[in-house]
Amino acid sequence: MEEFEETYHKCPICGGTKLIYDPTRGEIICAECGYVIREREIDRGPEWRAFTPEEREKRSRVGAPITRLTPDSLSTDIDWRSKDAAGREIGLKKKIEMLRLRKWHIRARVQSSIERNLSQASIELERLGSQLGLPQYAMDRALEIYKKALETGLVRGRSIESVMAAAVYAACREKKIPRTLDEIAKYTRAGRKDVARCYRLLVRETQVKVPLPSPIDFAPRIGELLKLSTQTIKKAIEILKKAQEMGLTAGKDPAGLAAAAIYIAALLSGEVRTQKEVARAAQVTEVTVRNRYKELAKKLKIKLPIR
DNA sequence: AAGACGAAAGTGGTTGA
DNA sequence: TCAACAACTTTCGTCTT
Repeated sequence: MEEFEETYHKCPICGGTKLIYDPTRGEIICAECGYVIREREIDRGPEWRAFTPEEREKRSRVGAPITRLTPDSLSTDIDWRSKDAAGREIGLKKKIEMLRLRKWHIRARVQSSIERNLSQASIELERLGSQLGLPQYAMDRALEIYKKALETGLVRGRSIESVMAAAVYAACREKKIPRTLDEIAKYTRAGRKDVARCYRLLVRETQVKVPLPSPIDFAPRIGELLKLSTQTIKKAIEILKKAQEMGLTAGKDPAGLAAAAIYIAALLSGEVRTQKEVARAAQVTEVTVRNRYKELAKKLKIKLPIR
């Protein structure tokens, strides 16, 4: 486990020691050469500990209440004093959260079951978030969403796991953190189908507003996976913007569109990547990249360099 | 040998009766 | 709940580099 932490103190490409953590993408990037040292890929195992010290600290501030260490004592310790166990003042945000929780408790008189549920859910969230390399604020939001779901009675009859996965997905969408449903479902015992259903329910039944996924959000991630220059990525985004204006993006898989734009931009700037490479980075097939890029090139009248 | 291309059949999800 | 439908995937043969 620990060896990963050692590995990532230095950039394996240029040897630079200044590593930057980008919380929106959950990536560690070398400040000197831009190499993505650690990114979220689909086949990541449990070696999620390899984060920067800042991140570790941030993570640890999740704090005692929702840590796996104290699942059972959560119920009695978490609430309604504005101080934590050590007597320190806790954050305003958390305070508000707790007040809400408490209000609900009193009304519903089912304290223990709610709390048991939440504690279980928190453990699940911690696990999921870690494996997906999510930043803390996304996990906070996921928990809020989950609580909302709980208040609405959504969880009843469904597994905590699948609802939490749905909440995490919703939080990611809301915060524009590009994680696909597949990625999230991969780390959940509940099937993808279940998670998708819960997610839809969640959006309908609670007032969680989720912006539509835009291919533009996917482009930087794909570009970085392929180690493309920022100019190329910008070019891809330009293409996508134009495509959106012309209404070419409706109903299409945003990842596929982003992949196509990246592919075109790469060709145009001479940083050629094969369709296969692009497809793998975007988690779509070659065929989709092909179809999309043909379509984009034609409709936007982009002249491609002849090889 | 590897990449690009496109056709055809299969798959999962959405929509509307 | 079921069938139709569009988008995406899988697979495969062919052409190009």
